[in-house]
Amino acid sequence: MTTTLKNKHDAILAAALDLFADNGFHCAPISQVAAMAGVGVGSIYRYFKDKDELVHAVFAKVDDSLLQSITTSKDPTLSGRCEFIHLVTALIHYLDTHPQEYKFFEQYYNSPYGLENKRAKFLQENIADKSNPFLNIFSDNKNCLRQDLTLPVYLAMTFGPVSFLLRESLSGLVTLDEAMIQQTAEASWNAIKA
Amino acid sequence: MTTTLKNKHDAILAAALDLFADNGFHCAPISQVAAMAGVGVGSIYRYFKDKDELVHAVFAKVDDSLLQSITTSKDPTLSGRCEFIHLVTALIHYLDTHPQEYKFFEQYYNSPYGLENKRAKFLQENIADKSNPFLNIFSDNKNCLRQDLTLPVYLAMTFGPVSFLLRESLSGLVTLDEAMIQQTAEASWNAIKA
DNA sequence: CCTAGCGGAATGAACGTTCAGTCAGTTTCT
DNA sequence: AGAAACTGACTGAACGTTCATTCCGCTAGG
Repeated sequence: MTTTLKNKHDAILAAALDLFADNGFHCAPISQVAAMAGVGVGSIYRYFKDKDELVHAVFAKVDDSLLQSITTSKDPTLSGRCEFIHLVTALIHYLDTHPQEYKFFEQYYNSPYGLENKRAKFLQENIADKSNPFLNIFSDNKNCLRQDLTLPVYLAMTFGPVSFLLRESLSGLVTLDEAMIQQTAEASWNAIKA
Repeated sequence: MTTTLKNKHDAILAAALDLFADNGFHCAPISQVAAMAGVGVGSIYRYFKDKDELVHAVFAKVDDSLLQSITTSKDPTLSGRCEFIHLVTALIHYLDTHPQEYKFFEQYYNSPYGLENKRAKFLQENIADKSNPFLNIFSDNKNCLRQDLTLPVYLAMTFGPVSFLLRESLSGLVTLDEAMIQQTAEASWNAIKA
């Protein structure tokens, strides 16, 4: 029934997230996803046309929950600097405490799967739509930021260090504590502030 | 002859680099590598025990040429800030003009293949050996740098933005020009300077 | 009893790897 | 010197495995 159907659908997505994140797309056979989801192999093809569609569905779900988690923690009374640091630390916290999601993102964006989405996000970013809170900060605080830098540099100085640190953390090479996260966010701000 | 042998060896490495970079490890079959190298499939197994060994051999070669290209361009008379910016711009230039090498690095480090090497590099970094010129800058300019930041944060603020920008450049979302590269290097320095 | 949802064996394509045969070059024999 | 035997790098068809996808028999709810 609908409830059963929904549950299987979600079970498949959850299992796929775990296995894709841990093993990569090509080392996570559908049979394994089915086994972990407690579902027959054939059932996966009832819910998803093929493996590609499953991958994109997992991305859509994970992307959605990340965006929600980041945007809900926003506080509009803060200064630009505080808002920025708050947002960066929230992002790092979310991804560091959701390693499966982060590992999936890395896999996805570094594969042909993610290219179209990446392009779409970037175009979104250029028109500064409301779905990316960082872009609002950049445009709301133009006077606090170095004017000679272009948007790609803002993005590089913001997301580059985040991505780098999270990778090291996931590899077990670094343990992220409150201080290190705070320092990274501050350093990012120092990199782009006027 | 020896020359023939050397040439086939190199031809296989070159073909493997191209195909691994463009298609990823699992979408670059040995048969295709052999075809592009102008070599029989079986010959690859004369030079490399298996596909894994081939992957690691490609990495060793690429890693070596990157390190050489970066270190030879070093100028010890410069100030810490200039030296840092010089090194960062050299790194970006090399990787942006060697997209196959960069794409291979990304693939390699984001896969089980790269984990051990990554760990090894990181441990090397902690003992500040001479093979990584960035570490020398960090240790030679302690007084110019923010003392509250730890090494992982230095590394994140240095390599994170580089990695981010190169990815955008390779995706065709950004065209890196001299100004943008310079600005990124400067911003990285501003992030970590005292 | 029927039907929609389900499971997992079956299928075929693609892959990494192997191995028996080929052949150019070298050595040995007459 | 010429022929015969040998050597080993080289090849690609063949093998076994793994995977995504299909398909048909089964089950449970109505």
